[in-house]
Amino acid sequence: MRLTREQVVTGGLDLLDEAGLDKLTMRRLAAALGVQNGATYWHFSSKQALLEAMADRMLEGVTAGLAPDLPWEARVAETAQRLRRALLARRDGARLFAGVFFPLPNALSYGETMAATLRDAGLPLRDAVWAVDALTYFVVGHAAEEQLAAALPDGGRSAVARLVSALDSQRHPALHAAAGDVAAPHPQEHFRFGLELLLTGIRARLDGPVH
Amino acid sequence: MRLTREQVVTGGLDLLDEAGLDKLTMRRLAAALGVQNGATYWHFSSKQALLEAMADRMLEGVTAGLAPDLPWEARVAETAQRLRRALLARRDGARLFAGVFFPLPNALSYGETMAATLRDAGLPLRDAVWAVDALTYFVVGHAAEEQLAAALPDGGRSAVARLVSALDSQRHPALHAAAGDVAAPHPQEHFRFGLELLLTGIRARLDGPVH
DNA sequence: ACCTGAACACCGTTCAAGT
DNA sequence: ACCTGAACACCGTTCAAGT
Repeated sequence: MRLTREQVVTGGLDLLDEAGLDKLTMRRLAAALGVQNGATYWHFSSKQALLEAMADRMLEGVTAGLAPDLPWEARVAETAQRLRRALLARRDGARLFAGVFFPLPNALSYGETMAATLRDAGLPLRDAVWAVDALTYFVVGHAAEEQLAAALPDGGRSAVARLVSALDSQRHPALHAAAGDVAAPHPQEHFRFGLELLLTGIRARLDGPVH
Repeated sequence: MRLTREQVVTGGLDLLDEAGLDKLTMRRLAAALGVQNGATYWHFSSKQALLEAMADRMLEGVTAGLAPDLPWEARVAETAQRLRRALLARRDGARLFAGVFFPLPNALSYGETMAATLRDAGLPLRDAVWAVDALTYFVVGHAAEEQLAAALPDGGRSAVARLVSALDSQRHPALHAAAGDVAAPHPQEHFRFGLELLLTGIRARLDGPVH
């Protein structure tokens, strides 16, 4: 059977999991698909175009079947969690997503869900989309750091040790004292904390008048 | 005169401004420095090591001379603005910074300033460092997107047009209606909005008891 | 329409040998 | 101590030619 666009995307994501983003090359991908170097270029005009398709595929279903009657906080939190899970589901998923520009179908559907939820909650439209941006930077940045740590030798344990030992208590008293939390072996709790910060900020805008 | 480590870093940052991160290669850098390919490898063990040194150099002075008697909101906002300006000061600065892991002197000094300010404001230490993480993801993510848009042909105008036209009002009513704000031709205002969201979230933790 | 074969113009990194 | 020269093992992309 001949190669399809979808098969190239699937092969790309499989190779991503196996090799990581840095070793995801068009040549390795061609080899994994059992075709010659140039073959993928008939389906995608460039590596960047393929990466974009891969990023969008990762987000497939992030907004599917979201309970419609939840309070806005729960809807936003759930959607953010889904984006997070989608990014974490594949090796270097967050870095892949961050390297891609927005207007992809599933990314738009994610943004639409978030923005509509906040608009319906009572936020001015401009504030709603801007809040979505802030939420998205947080989710992606957080996931990227989590995956970066996980990709290090030892799952980051030795790098964390280096970090802690670099924190001398003279120059960095606060960070030094917080070393156990800087290391963040609680990614999910760490994530909830930041998400809650943003949700609280949004809630304040809905309650009080804009100052 | 022989090459110094500092000269290699400076040359790297100059080349970054001229060529952008994707075209910043060790070979181009060597050429720009008037030296042979392998020469930079005597000063830096790898490209990654050089990129880290460049990232830290970018942050030089982010915490210098910060007024000590400001209220915590102003200190945090000022420090975030300084990180933002440092990243925006060089082409692809945010992307460069994002690709690097934390424990660099100036980055640590930034984190220490932020964390100490929030701790002194009354936040538990763990919350303080986690809030710094959230703030940093936001600043870096925001700056990265701003620079990505700026790097596109037309300064992003044509890409924004593509985005807007991809937003059909059936599938994406909220985003469609907000098209003028999605485009975000107001980066500084957009930045202040997200920063304020986080500061408000932090303020709520200081005022009310933790829920 | 879809792919092969082969090339073009690059990369990061290493390392003996020079000074 | 610091750099050159030259190589090794790769890249993304293009494109005539094949089927």
